[in-house]
Amino acid sequence: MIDWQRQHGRHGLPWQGTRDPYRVWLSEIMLQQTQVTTVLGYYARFLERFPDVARLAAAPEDEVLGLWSGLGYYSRARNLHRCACEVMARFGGAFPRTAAELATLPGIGRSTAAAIAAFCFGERAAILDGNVKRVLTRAFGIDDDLSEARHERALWARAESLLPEHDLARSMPAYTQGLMDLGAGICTLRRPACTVCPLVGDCVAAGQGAPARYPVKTRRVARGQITLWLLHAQDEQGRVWLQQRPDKGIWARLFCLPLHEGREALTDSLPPAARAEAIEHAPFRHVLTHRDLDIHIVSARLPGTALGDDGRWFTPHEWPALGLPAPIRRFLQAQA
DNA sequence: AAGCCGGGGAA
DNA sequence: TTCCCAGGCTT
Repeated sequence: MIDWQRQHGRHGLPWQGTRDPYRVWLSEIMLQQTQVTTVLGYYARFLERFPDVARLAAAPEDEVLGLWSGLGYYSRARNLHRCACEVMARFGGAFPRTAAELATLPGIGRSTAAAIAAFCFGERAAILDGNVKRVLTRAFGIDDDLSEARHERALWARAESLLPEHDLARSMPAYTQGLMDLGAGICTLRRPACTVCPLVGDCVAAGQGAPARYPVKTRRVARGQITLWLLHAQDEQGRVWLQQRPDKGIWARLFCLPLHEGREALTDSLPPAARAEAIEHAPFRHVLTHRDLDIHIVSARLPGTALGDDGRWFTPHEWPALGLPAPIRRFLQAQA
């Protein structure tokens, strides 16, 4: 695995070629449930604005959410900021150097802690992400249902048992990166490239000629659907009213158009004059992993007085910097 | 142990 | 359409 990574693995990604835990940590958080190509642009913008953990900790959370806007799973951004603050307060601005200590920080779980510790400090710690689960279940022909916790635990134990034992400062980064590269580029979900895989001779799944059988996961969550009614209020100066979402639930603490239960609730919130001239846009669907959002937006012209106490009017110059859900940002951009 | 959390790429 | 991606937190 190590030799293969050095010869055939990825080496040019922006978060490689450094052992700066800040840069590695930032990449690991962004890459949670998010593909490399999606992360690249965000990572560059983020690093430019926040070159080190002190600058990130000193920033207001709203600005962090603004730069995260569109990347999804916004609890990552809130935890990222909290984590930066804790690194400053608890560790004097230097990330702790063990996986166990890293895992005490918000947003850093077992796998992410191991990745940072392995890449930056050569610690003998195992990652177990989607890529690694696929590689290991195929290589060893493990067809246990990974939606059962005991099987997941067993896979962790397997991952631990495979770690390099020598020259850890050099071997752990290459080994860990090799697992990721293999899963991302060779041992892919569909149509894995077994002919060029360094493990093919030892791979149970390849021997069976059915690598796509693995991993086995039975638990599936039925996707729900909800309908959202959003008020696109503009004042005479072309400002738009945005308010912050509550602390819990979807889009927590992001800025959003005022949300209503239905068309009636929305129009009832308008003064009669604005109600008559309101424009209802064609609804559009925003698809998340576990939910379809059918989004209805009503535009209305209102006087520039406050619509509530948890938001305010934002100029077209101001709102692009806010943390906004992707479909709301797209809508506002389309209006401009 | 189970549910929840966004968005996008790929097939 | 469907699946899942360098997962973690809350209940």
